[in-house]
Amino acid sequence: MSAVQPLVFDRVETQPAYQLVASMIEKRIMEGTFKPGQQLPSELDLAKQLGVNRSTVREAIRVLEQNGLVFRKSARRLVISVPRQSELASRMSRAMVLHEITFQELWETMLTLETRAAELAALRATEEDVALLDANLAATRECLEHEERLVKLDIEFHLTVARAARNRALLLAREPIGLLFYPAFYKVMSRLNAKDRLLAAHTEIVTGIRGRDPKHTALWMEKHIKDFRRGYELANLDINQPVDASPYGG
Amino acid sequence: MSAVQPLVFDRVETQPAYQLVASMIEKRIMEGTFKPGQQLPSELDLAKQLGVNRSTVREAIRVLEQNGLVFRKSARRLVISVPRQSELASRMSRAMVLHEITFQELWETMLTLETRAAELAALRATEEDVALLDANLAATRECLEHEERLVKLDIEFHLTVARAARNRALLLAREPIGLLFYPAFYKVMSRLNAKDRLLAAHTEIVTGIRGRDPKHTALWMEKHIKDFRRGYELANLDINQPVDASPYGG
DNA sequence: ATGATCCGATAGTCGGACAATAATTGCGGA
DNA sequence: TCCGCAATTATTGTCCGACTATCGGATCAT
Repeated sequence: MSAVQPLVFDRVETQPAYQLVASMIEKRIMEGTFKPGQQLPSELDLAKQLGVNRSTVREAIRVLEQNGLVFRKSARRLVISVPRQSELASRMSRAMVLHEITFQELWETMLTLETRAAELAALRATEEDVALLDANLAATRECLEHEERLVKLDIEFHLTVARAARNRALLLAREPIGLLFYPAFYKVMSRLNAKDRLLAAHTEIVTGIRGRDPKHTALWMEKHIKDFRRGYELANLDINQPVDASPYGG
Repeated sequence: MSAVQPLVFDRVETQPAYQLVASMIEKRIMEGTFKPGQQLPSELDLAKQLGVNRSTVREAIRVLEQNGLVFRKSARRLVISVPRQSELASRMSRAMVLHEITFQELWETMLTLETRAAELAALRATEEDVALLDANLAATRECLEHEERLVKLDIEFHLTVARAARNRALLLAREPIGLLFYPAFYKVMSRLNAKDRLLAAHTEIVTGIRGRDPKHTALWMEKHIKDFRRGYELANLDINQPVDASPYGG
């Protein structure tokens, strides 16, 4: 039996249609044919154009959605979008948790990135950046006794410094680590009194940035982050334990 | 009409079922109920258990798949998995391209991360790491005239150093930047002769690592990366231009 | 003009169906 | 008994058709 079909050399391309559809649309986006802000054709349109079933298109759209290439505006309108850094960051964070990355690893990386960010911020911060930092400092002074707000302000402070560095790659690399860092930070703040040291360090950092002194700024950021590590240990937390998944608990 | 249903305050929670299904499964994975390596129940099973249609389950699976929480082994077996760093990295790279991140930004970040990685590698490299680096050096010496292989070996070299740093957060942060960096690197290598300088720097780095000299190692890595930037400019490439999407072109 | 109402388009979901093929089972032969 | 191949089963990929809820826009009444 086995009908000897003389047609040789066929399929090597075994890829589900929904993946093909997803990559075709992705290609259009990367090429710029579909531009951010523009809205995606309807599922039925896409299905007809691509010659597949609507279900297939829907699966493809799920893929794009998760990739952040399309974005749902009002649940009924899917628009093309540039991947949102925050989504990527949280995914990255989750990966780190699942890989059971330790606080030590996280801390080392954070030290590296934050120090550089501070240095660059000193070189590039605009007056607006400095104003934001001043405002943050002022608010921090007000909230020294309000733990939760303090943590929030600290997060904001570091983000502001990082933004002032005018380096989006750095910002992007920093974010997932920050997401995991802050729960730890909260623990430290609640267990020991490091508030004055925090304020002092922040103040010096702003001074450095205002004075366009990268050395000073970097140095104080380094001190600040190292201080935090010491705090972590003093709070009887083990730096060699994996960071926990708190961002996902609630 | 408008039946006056006395039941007040209902749905604010409008989330498609496929998203709910996806998060339920995700939850099981993050909790550890579903463990990496274990295989996902069949679509039909899931549909029955969750009381939804198979199509809905399928869409949810696409979501998980893109999140890297399940992984397809042989196209017929979906197994739970820890998100693969490489997938995340390429997604991150794509985001950077779409955000039109410049070479300058990329370079600064790479300088930061690679320098720290080198420093840590000097502290932590095992004999095995050093052996790998030696092998790479030897291969590099052999391939000095073979551009493509040289680039490949350089990529390998830096990856090996980064791995020797024993910091997965750093590794994770480094990867997406590396992905975008290498095309640029290739351009530089093909336009000017920096091969000897490359070999010299690599050699010094390995020497530093072998000698457990973080200062030396970091210094040479810094030189090496700065050298590259100079090369980039010498090759008449504009550091303020966005990096291109070469990984996606072919 | 303003608000209420109607209507079409579209997303979300469902049930069922079928082909292709990977995975497993069972059989026969060594 | 064990191995290799064939038959069977399970599962994925894809399709069709259908229904509902609702969003957006147009129409209508005030």
